[in-house]
Amino acid sequence: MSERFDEVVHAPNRLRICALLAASSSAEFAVLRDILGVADSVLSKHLKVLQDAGYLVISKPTGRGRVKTWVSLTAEGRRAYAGHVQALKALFGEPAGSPEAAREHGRTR
Amino acid sequence: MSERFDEVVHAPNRLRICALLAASSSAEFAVLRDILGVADSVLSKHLKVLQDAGYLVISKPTGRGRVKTWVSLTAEGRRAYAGHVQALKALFGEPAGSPEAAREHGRTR
DNA sequence: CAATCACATTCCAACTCGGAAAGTCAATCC
DNA sequence: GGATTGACTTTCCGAGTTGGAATGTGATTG
Repeated sequence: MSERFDEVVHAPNRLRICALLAASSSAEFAVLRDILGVADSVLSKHLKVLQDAGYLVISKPTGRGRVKTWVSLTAEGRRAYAGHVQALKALFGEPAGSPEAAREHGRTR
Repeated sequence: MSERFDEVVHAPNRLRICALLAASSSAEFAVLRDILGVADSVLSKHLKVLQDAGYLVISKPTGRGRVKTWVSLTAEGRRAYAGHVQALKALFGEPAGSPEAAREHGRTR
């Protein structure tokens, strides 16, 4: 089970992007930009990083009207994100499986 | 309830440091350095950042023998860490309260 | 065909990270 | 008691990252 801490995913804005995409399958560029509250260039660059890592695909459906950009995670991107989340939960002291055992131990072994 | 995403805490190595300290109340410099696998200078600088933020205290018990450095989170540090963890869980889609609902939805609604 | 829209790139300034080297300072050693 | 050592702390650097603004690009619209 991939439980890898992924620096590419960890960066604040990229973590938010991944979280959003993991929950909605795909989103529009402008929407993402507004939610994150960053400039076009900033979102564009983060998307490129994720894309270069093979974590997301960018599509520009060339239908009627202006070309809007849509992005969504690839299977690999979902795995990387899920793995990162697992790694973080493991860090937080959550056994990933049971909702139990997350209580304050207070004492170290 | 503070559910703040904290950049100071978010940095990979600092997040690890906080997680360790949150679970063990206090740790020795050398131990932390070995667990993180970084150079003395690197740990020293991260601790300083956390200290400057008021998140941890550094004590050098001047008893018998060499002076060893011990660090531990302050109440504020614990709050910041806990708050950050909550912010992340909220991002991941966990209601923060119930241990439920943390199951893979797989499908988006 | 000149605007405009929706991004993508480039250009920058400001950080941040990490390791190596040098600096501190108290505790030992000779 | 001055040299040495241990345990960090600072400083010095080189390499990257981040974000916004300016600029570029290609398709569309007036």
